[in-house]
Amino acid sequence: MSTVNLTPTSHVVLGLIARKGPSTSYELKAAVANSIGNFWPFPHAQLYTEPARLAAAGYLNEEREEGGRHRRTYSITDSGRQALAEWIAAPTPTGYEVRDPGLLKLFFGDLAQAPSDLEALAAAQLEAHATRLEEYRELDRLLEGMGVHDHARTTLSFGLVYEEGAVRFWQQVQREHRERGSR
Amino acid sequence: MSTVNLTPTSHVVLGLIARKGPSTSYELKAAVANSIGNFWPFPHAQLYTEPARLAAAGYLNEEREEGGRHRRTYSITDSGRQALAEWIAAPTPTGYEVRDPGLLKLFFGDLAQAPSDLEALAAAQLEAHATRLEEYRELDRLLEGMGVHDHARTTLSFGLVYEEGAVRFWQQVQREHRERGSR
DNA sequence: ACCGTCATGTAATCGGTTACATGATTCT
DNA sequence: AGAATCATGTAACCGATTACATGACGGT
Repeated sequence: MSTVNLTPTSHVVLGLIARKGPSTSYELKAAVANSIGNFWPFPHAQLYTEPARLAAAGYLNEEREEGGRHRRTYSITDSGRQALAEWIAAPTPTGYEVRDPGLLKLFFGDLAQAPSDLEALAAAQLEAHATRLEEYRELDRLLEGMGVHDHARTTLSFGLVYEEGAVRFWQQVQREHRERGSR
Repeated sequence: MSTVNLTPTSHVVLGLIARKGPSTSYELKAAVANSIGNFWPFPHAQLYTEPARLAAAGYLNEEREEGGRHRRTYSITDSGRQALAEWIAAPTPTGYEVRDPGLLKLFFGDLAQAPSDLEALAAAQLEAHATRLEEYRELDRLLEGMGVHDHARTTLSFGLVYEEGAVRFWQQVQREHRERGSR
């Protein structure tokens, strides 16, 4: 039972298992996919290896299914529950990262050889964000209809804020680009 | 001259050197720090190792200073310039990641044992984002005063959009939390 | 001469990513 | 029975992060 340091991935795994009870990696994967994974992706391989790490460190118990798929089901231990509680109560780092390839490319827009490159970038980004925004809205309406008012939905509403901002931003980029082009 | 695959870090290094001319890692570090590094951090160690990788792949030339600090100055090669141009012209992946520890914790807010944990989270996040917003505004005013209208400033304006959104979001979280608490 | 900071790296580790691969289940 | 998809992993590589460490330079 070695000691490991807890990464965001660890907290996601611990948190989901604490919330939903004993889970398989596949269930974790599904839970992540349509919630936090929307803007903070955790590749499925991580959700298979991470519980193993946490089990080795005593934060989870692993139980192997006998027949069939030989699934591994993980449940949280007292030690795991405590680690989770400590994380939640601890001060949260205020940093954050927005890793957006579109934004990165825009940053180097002055190096583009054809102005059309920028146009294409803005158009594609705008469309993608608009689509995503619509998806989020739909999902939010759905949750509202179901009477859901939990923290997951609150988190989703951040997604809405973000996408609205992104749409406005890329529209603005388009606008300025056109003005500059026609001048 | 092995072949490597180009990561975002690679593009940042290539782009900055293409834009500013021959540079040392320290200069890259400085350039990143007050621009794109604000929301997409590239640790300084990367900016020392990555140019070496790129040089080995033929995208950069490395020149070692004789005396003094024995600095390594990297300049872009034709091959590097071409790789960069291809990247800029290529379609951009539309995905993005927002890795925000505060948001992650909020997502697990239902697991908090004391409601004060959430209050503290919201208060701290709000303050941090408000501060950052003010910094961005100041920087933007400064650039405007200098007559700067480049892509770096456009990118900064995305930061403004983001921080404004974040501030509104965390205010909203606070508000809902208070209403729920007093009910 | 000394001290603090600026500057420049290296080494080691480890998590994350990609790719591969196979086993169950379900549907036709 | 076969195909397609769902489900469950493993392995290898490698970039990213952390920690460590030293060297130059500027000021007192």
